[in-house]
Amino acid sequence: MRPDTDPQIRHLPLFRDMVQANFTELMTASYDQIFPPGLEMIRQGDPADFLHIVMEGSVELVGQWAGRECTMAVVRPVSTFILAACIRDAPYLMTARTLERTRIVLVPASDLRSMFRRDPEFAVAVINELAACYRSVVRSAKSMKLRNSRERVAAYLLRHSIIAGGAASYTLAVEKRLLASYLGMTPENLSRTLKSLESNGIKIDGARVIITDRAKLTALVKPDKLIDGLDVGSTATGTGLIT
Amino acid sequence: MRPDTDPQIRHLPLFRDMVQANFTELMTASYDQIFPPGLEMIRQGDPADFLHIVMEGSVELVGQWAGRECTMAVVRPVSTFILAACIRDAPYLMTARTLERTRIVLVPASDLRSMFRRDPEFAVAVINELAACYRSVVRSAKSMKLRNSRERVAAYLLRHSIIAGGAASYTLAVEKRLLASYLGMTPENLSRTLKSLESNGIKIDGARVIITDRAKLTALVKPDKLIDGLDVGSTATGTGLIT
DNA sequence: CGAGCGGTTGAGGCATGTCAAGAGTTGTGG
DNA sequence: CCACAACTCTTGACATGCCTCAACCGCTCG
Repeated sequence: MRPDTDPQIRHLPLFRDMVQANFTELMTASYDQIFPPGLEMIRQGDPADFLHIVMEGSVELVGQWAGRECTMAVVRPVSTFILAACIRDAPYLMTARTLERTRIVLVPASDLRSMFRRDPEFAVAVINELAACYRSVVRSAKSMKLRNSRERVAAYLLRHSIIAGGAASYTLAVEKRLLASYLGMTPENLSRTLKSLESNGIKIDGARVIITDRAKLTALVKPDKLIDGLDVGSTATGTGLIT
Repeated sequence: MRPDTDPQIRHLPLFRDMVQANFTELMTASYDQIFPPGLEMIRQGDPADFLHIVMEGSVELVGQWAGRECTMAVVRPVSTFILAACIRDAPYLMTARTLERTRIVLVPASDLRSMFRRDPEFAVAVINELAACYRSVVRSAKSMKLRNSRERVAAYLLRHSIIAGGAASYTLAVEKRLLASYLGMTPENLSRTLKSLESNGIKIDGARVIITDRAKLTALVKPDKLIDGLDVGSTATGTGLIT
């Protein structure tokens, strides 16, 4: 494990409050690995052997069925993913694939499970993390069922402008192809939708997003804390609604 | 609290392992209430004051946005719902509405939060419950994004035939109107889809479902543990993917 | 340089939603 | 006990959202 790795992990909400000796024990049992871009590091259905912590790079989580697949989330540093599978000692529900060269710390699931039985503060942190993850996915499910694709795209763009500090202009962090899959539509349809949104106060130039009329865009999106909000104190992690 | 209530709650995975005195304390602080049918007992956005445990009847959880709404889950006895909101002391993400006369035990969220800090076994149970809930919603999200409406309907019908003990014939537990909303489609579309599924080995007569060719139906559904499966040991609860 | 890939655009088709009407059922009040 | 209202479910006609297929552009990278 690199010397600079520990502190970054230690200050995550998930590990922040546990006893130092216990944290050290977990880290000692862990592995620090680097994966090349495009590598499938986890296949859905595999047994959950390790909690993954993204240190550098980014990871795509995809769901697969009947030869189809869709992006469920993108995880960025520093955050964890697939906590729930580790806890339940159950198969991963999603496939994980690096989007770029990515450094990951792997914490053995068995150590994790024994640890939250021994360290009450860690148990509470796990509870909070899981509750936050759960709520994020519920929000995501609401968005999918209550909004049409046009509204989802608009909501995504507005939300990320806010994340970018309310900037009137920012750059998309993911390929449009991937974004389309995440939003539950085809790349062609996303492309057309983006163009048509110019009449709703937002313009796209390549990967550049320019908000030309925030009020008009907001009127279309109708932002709602119960869909677009983030639980304070969550890693935003694991849920991966980071995309 | 009715004398027969305690044991039913006590044997839920969530409460099974905690210290008896602590369980009694939680129950003592709780309320036992009966609600008439069609009552909106929780409005989304309200502060999460109580963990709800359905003892009799059934409760619909719906998401709402911009005047639209859709059914996210139906909760049946004996199980809990809205655990995550209570834990995070955050607003409910869904509205809860009784489908019939329903008896509910209300556990104050504050007592819940202090309890899992004091009772390690309870903390572990909460962790397991939340992890199971989280996985259920992820499965649900995968189903929504990877399957079209026809496949979702077929999967639902096959799954519930299995839940009914592999019976070739069973009765729908919910109104078709509600089922349509749950599956993310309109009632009209569900009606047509059900009829068209006759060529795929399943026949519907009112609320009666008759599987005429299980192999053909299974071929369409392509059941997948990572979408249709249930985590063993979960209450199936809270997630409410019981619908 | 050329192959491969992401993105865009257009044409056309299927899936799904919308609107409207009517049958059957349930619940309620006179 | 009946009549009516309200509701679910179904069916048809129609509109539209979204996908599929295909072609093309531009960029990147071997």
